[in-house]
Amino acid sequence: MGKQMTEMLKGTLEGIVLALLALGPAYGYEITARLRDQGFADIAEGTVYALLVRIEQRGLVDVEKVPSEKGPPRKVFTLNARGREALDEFWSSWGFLADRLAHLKEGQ
Amino acid sequence: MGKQMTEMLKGTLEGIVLALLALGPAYGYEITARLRDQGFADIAEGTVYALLVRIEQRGLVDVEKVPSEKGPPRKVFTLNARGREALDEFWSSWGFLADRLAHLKEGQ
DNA sequence: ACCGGTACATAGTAACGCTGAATAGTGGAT
DNA sequence: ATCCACTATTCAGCGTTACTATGTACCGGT
Repeated sequence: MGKQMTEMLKGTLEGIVLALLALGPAYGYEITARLRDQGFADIAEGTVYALLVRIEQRGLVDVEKVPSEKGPPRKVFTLNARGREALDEFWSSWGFLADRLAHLKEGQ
Repeated sequence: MGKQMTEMLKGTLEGIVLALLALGPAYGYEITARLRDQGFADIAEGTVYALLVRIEQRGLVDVEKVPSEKGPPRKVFTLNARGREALDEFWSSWGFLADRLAHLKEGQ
C-alpha cells in the first residue's frame, strides 16, 4: 500500500473497524474480508488482529469464542456501550477534520 | 490535544501544510498561526518545524532565508512542482478515504 | 500425504506527532 | 538597566500505530 495511505490510516482504521462492528458482531478474519470489500484491499491481517487486541484491552468490545466448521475457533467481537461511545467520539473527530479539509480544498 | 486527533493527523497534517503552502509562500511560525486560524488550535510548534524539515528534505518546497524586523531570520517555504504533485496525490488519497468513510457513516 | 482455504497471533521495524527544553533576536513596560 | 512578551527555529526522547514476515493450527478435497 502507498506510504501515504498507511500514515493516513493511523487513527482512522480503528474507527473504521468500530463502524464495521456497529453493523453487527464479527470475527477477525471476517473483518479483514469486509475491509477488502470496502476497498481497503491491502490491509494486512496482522494489522487487524493487533488492532482487535487493542480495542479488546480497552474494553470497547465483548468477546466470545465460537467454533467454526472450517478451521480454528473464531473470536467474535461485539461492540458494547463503551465501544459505541468511542465510535461517537471518532465520528466527532473525523467530522472536524473532514470539515477543515473540505474547507481547505475549496482553495481557502 | 486528544490522542484520537493526534493519531488522525498522522499523514494528513503534511497534506494540510502543503495545501496552506499552495495558497502562497510562508514561514514556519506563520504556518502554525494559520493552522490555529483554521481551527487546529493545539498543534505543537515543534511538530510543524519537524514536518517542514521533512518536506524540505524530500524536495517538495524551495527555501529562502529572509530577514525579519522583529526577530531571527525567517525560513520562507515555497511549494514547487514536486510539492504540487505531492499535494495532488494527497488529495487523491484523502478523497478515497473520505469517500469510504462517508459510505460507512451512512450505515453501510 | 499434501495443499489450499480458514483463523488467529506475534516479534521487529518505520513513520509521525507530541512533550519539553534550549537558543536567539526585537521591542515595550517597570 | 532589567524583565517580559513576542518572534523564530531546532532538537532529543517518547508513545502510538500500521506494515512485514513468520508461525501455529484446523479442516476438506484430491
